[in-house]
Amino acid sequence: MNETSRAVAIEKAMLLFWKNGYAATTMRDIQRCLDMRPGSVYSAFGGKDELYEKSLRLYSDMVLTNICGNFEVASSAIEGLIQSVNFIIFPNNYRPSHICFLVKSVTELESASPYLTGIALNGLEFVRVELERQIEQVIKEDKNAQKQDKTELSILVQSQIIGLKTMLSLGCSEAQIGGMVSGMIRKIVLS
Amino acid sequence: MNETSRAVAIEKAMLLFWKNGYAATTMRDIQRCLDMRPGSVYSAFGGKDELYEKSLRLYSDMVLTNICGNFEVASSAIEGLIQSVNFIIFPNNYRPSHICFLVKSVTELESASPYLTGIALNGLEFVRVELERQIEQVIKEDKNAQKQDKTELSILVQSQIIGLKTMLSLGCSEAQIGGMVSGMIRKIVLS
DNA sequence: ATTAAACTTGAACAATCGTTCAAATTCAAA
DNA sequence: TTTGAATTTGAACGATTGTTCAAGTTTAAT
Repeated sequence: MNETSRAVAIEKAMLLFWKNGYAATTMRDIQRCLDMRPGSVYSAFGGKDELYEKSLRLYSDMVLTNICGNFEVASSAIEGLIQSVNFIIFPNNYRPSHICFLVKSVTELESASPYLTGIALNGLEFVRVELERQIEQVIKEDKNAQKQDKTELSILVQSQIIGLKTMLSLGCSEAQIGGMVSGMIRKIVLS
Repeated sequence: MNETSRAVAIEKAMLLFWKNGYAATTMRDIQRCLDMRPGSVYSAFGGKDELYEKSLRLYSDMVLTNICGNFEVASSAIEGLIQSVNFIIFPNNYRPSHICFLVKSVTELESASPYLTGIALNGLEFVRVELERQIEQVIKEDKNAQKQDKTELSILVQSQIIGLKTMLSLGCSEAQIGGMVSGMIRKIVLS
């Protein structure tokens, strides 16, 4: 197993965990999905927990890379922030659930696995810090910006993102939610 | 098993499902928690799915009863709405997770059990409709109210509630989140 | 062609899963 | 006290869980 097929395999496992959750995904599901025999999976990735951890890290890296990249090329800070939020809510690649894999992991595992929960929390905190950085830029650029604490603003934005993504799973249409994003961000960050 | 001890048993099961999730809660966990033998559980409540369904319905009824009750006794509509939201975010009774049981159920089961997911979605829609009703009252009373569609406003409020509750599980302090509730509601509903 | 290291295979393991049901027990009416 | 129905019990079922490991296969250097 070379390096690229290894990366592909971890991504497949990640999508499976993301779709079904930790407990409902069996090692046999993984084996079938990766077309690998039990022993190979264990020798390549370790057990279920280790593979889940690798899945969490892959997902975290992907999200963070994308929202940092989008912000840099925007015409203004507020537009960059809105673009970042839109990317988080509507990632262009295939996704098995509207709900963020990190949030889903914390939700499922907070009482069962402090270790895996910690890794997911870590990824979410990195995202929040990046949002705070982008909000700071908006405040510097825009005279109309809120005078509220920027950490609080970043929490408000992140929680609204998590909430709206959840609403998509609750049956709201993508069009409806998409139409609300820009206004909602401006309402929170600008006065 | 009389009627009240039956209600107590369902509540115990609900708290266990809420804490551990559907897949990670075994019927043996339930049996130990209720101090009942396997056969008794099955004859009284049916199988795992039926018991989970009863748990969802109990939770839905409890939430809805409380937010309707709180609104009626408030001094104004906006205060009643804020009180309702505060109750959802900080219910006074014991709770095994900050994350709403209905949301947690949808998150875990949306790809595994359309039936149970549907029941959870139903409960959440009832809550949203009640929030919309309360927002409608605010708009009637308050001249400063937003002219935005009240269904959209209710989605925004509900998604913010879900988000803030999730943030509590992500490590934000109750004091910090609690301090943001009133401002956030006014920001959404009032101009 | 030989060899040793590296990888892959899949049958098998003990543990646990949701669920059943005949037997034991409890209960209430006569 | 007797009787028949209702409830409770817990051993047991087949299926499935995460994981292991001896045996088989592939790989690459000599």
